[in-house]
Amino acid sequence: MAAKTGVLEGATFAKLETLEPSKLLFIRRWGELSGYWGINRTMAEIHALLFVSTDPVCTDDVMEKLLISRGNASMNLRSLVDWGLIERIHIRGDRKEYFICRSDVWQMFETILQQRRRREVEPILETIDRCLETAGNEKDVEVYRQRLKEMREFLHLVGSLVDLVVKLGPDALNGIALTMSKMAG
Amino acid sequence: MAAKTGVLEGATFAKLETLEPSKLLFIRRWGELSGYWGINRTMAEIHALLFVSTDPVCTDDVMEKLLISRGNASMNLRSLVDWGLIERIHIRGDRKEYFICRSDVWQMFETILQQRRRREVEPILETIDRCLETAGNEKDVEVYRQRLKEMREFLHLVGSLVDLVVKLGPDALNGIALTMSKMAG
DNA sequence: TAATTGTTTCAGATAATATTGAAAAGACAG
DNA sequence: CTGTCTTTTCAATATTATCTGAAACAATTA
Repeated sequence: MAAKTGVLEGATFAKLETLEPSKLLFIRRWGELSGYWGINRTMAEIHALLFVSTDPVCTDDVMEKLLISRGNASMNLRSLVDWGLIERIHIRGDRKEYFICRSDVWQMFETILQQRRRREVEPILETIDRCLETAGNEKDVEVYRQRLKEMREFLHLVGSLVDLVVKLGPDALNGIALTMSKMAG
Repeated sequence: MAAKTGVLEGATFAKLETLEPSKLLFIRRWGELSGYWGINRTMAEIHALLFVSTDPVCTDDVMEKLLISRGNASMNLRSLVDWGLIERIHIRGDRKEYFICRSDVWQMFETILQQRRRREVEPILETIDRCLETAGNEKDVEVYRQRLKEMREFLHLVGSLVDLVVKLGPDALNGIALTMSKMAG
């Protein structure tokens, strides 16, 4: 049989299985928040789908449950793999590829922190250094230079904090958070 | 004279003043990173413009230096005020409104943390609670329930950490980061 | 009050992004 | 190698987000 195609291939199997309302709700909300994470809605929804799925999920599942095309599913699954948020697995006796979500929430968080540092903090630090080289030394850019320096220092601190948080891990952090909140009364 | 209008009103004064290359570079980069912060490029560029400007900036300045329309400038300035990242000021003897950027980088960071918590963490926590109420109790959703709970716990931890970081402030955190990096040797 | 200057709004235009689907490429079994 | 199944790619298209500009509105001055 040739690959099913057209009209979302959906008419064929939209009826087969359907998402529980509770899971659907979670997926939709996760998608709505995607804007704040610099990823697109579909990518977030796929991620959420894997997160709420007990079993590994294949491309057809994604297409069916989220009602998206094969190409769309394929491309977004790949992005998620690139981000390190999901991984490909193979099930013996089945030729299809399946995907699972790294289920450890803390690990997910670590991945995101690292990615964001690489994609945001590093580039802006480079830019700041270059701006400082380029900027003149006249009196009237003194404020500007000063602010750039503060920003640089701050971003370094952020980097250190990320390291620290990752190093301590959730248990230690929970302990600290608890202690502090007690002290605060 | 009636308000200048049309063709970006720019032909009239694009020549008057121009941005130093160094500042322009910073602004552009800040804009490129906007995607990761859930705000649009122009909003980020305006913010960067205020950040690198020694003096207060008016709407006309923004239009001229970033080559955008009056409506665009007005709406994005308002959004920045809503976010709490910039503020309106008035200069005596001048009828125009001016804007300045909260220049303390740490305070900027605090504002963003709080906003993000309000816009992202709170809604997803609400949703998770609702999902847990809605979800069945059958065996096959046990994994799902478990994951939701872990996610909830994790988000609470994030909330506590935000509080902690804000409470400690940059100096204390710098100290801690330094100590830890020494220990790690 | 009317004239002047500055600000906001929003329908329509434009630009940027995401999505589809069919063809091409890849993977495997026999 | 050939046939079957699966995944990837990408030009065309659809959708969404953003921007413009002129009109409406607001504030100030004379």
